[in-house]
Amino acid sequence: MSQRKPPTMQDVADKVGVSPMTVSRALRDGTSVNVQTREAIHRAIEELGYVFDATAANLRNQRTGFVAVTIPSINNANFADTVRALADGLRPSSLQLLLGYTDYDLDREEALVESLLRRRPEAMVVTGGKHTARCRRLLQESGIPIVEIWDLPSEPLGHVVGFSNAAAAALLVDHMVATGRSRIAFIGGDAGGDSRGTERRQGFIGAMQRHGLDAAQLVAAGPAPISMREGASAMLRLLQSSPSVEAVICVSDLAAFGALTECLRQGIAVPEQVAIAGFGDYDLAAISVPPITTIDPFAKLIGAEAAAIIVASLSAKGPSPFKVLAITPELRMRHSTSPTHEGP
Amino acid sequence: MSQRKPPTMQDVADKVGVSPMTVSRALRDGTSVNVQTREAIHRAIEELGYVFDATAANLRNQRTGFVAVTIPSINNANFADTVRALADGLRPSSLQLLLGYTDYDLDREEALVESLLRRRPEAMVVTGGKHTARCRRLLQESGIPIVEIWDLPSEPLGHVVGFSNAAAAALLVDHMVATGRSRIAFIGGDAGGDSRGTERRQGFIGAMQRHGLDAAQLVAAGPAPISMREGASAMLRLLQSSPSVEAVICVSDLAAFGALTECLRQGIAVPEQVAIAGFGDYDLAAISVPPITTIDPFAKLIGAEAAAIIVASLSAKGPSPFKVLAITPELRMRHSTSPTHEGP
DNA sequence: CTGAAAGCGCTAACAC
DNA sequence: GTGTTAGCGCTTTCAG
Repeated sequence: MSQRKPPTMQDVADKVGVSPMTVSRALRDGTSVNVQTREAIHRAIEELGYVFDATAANLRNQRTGFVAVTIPSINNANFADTVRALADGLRPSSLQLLLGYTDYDLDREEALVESLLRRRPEAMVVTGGKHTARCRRLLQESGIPIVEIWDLPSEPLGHVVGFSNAAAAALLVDHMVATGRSRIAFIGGDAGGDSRGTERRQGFIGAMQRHGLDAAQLVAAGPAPISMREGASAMLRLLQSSPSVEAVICVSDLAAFGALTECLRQGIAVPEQVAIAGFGDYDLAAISVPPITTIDPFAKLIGAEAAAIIVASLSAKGPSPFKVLAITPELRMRHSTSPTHEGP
Repeated sequence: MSQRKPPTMQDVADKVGVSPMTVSRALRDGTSVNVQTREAIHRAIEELGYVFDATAANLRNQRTGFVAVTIPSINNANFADTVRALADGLRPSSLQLLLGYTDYDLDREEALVESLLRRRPEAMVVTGGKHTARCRRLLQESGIPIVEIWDLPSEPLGHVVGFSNAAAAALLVDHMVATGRSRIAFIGGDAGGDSRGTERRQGFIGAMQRHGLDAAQLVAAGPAPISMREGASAMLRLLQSSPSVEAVICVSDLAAFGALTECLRQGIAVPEQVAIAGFGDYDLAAISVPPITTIDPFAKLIGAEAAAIIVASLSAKGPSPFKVLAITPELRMRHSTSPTHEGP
């Protein structure tokens, strides 16, 4: 590990006996440099161990090649899918992700957005459509394309690629009702920073009322995000307080799987005694025994579409009109909510 | 979204009627600026919507505040834990993560490392101790502190925070033998970019031979990483080809859970007929029914220690000696490998 | 407590 | 095909 400062373009130029400008040209394609010179330059670069300094180039070009992204948590398969698709969609345009997580906290989001903006990203992707007032201002005044994802904000800041979490949750209620259940509970996080979870709960309540059912069975399992373990303990409490419950809709597949395991432990048959549904279409939901009914939010598609919007915005001359892309989540029916034939 | 270029320090200075230098001072603490002036500056900043340009400051300071990190996959709870702990440990020193994933591919790692180094990170964390020759050179010549994690490389590039994946896998073999099993299989990925998975398999083979057992039951479930589904189909093949198998050690908890579900589907009792163990101590392993025996690699600790080493290195005057921190993974015994009492 | 000058490493624009 | 000049936005250094 050499402690001396790294070689610059000038060092390379000196070694070859040309000007830094020629080195700069040799490093980019589509520029004309004598073949001999170009080779000599590349040889010098190898020998010196020169590494191009993107920081300096950025300052000069007023382009950083960064796209900043905020997600609530890195440890979430849904957001990981989105981020991955985003990164893959941006790579061909040599845009690099600058990722930060908010821990489901709007104040942390504000601080994070501020620190990310200092890096002069060329575009910004934020998860969710709810922000502090100052965060909204920061984003709006940044002058870069903003994409809000995983939500359908009533007052978008810019582009949107998302869906209505309330409508998606309602799909699950409809499905439970269609399969003959009426005593339906909801397991989710405490009301708080997780606006998607909150919306799903509200969607649950609305759909229950629409069906003329009691929407009071709301089990709060702790601050978002809800772990499998919290899903399990919420299920235990639910079984104790409302033994006659017929169906449970969970804010995520993780919570649903936890609830399922609790039923197994308690000797409750799923789906015969209690039906269970989750949200997110995690791998886990498809493979568990029984497999769990869920909602596919098309996490990868969200990332891919956000990337496409960004690439288009950045290559456009002027400011492009805001694009709102509403994804339609789909119900994945699985055995955990199969209809039971216990009627007369 | 304003398309005009963002205000600079000069703009703020002009508005207040001071020099940019005073604005610069007002933005950092520990510098003396007239209180009135400071307030006026902050007011001007608010009004103009000025955002500090870290890019320019970096160039001048020769400090970017970036720490680059490569992980094989973003969608992996173990690496997510490590990255999170790393980010948390670095934040107090205002170091920001620059994250990239390699997809378990050493060539992609090389390309990624190269592109990350152009951003002039102040330190670099790489997952794994195996790299292409050029990648090794790039890292070594970078002149910044390097930390290799999740592995115990024979020829470290710099600092190390990791463990022997072979030794950890051997713990599982020993445990299976201790609980009375001898026909033991291993489910993992194809040999390839995942050096940790490969090492675990080699650790399995070594330990089996040490116990005088047949180590030939190796099921390759596809390229790394192995999904739950691939774990399940590997288990199915194993049950068909070797119905007398007594125990299965899986390269990860995800594969182990997949294998477990396949046993449930096939009516094979776990642990009575087949014992199953995983690796990684995912939440899933603790909560599944039955809970799955696994190895806790202390993923968060790895991240936290790597962060500590980086912070120490960067605050040290000269180059600090390389630190090799060997983590000792622990066996988490659970019901999936409980001893069965079917002897005479 | 404040300002002027210089320069971090790179490249657009303009020579030649 | 190559070199020169100037400057991106900030901060170190040195004056005052």
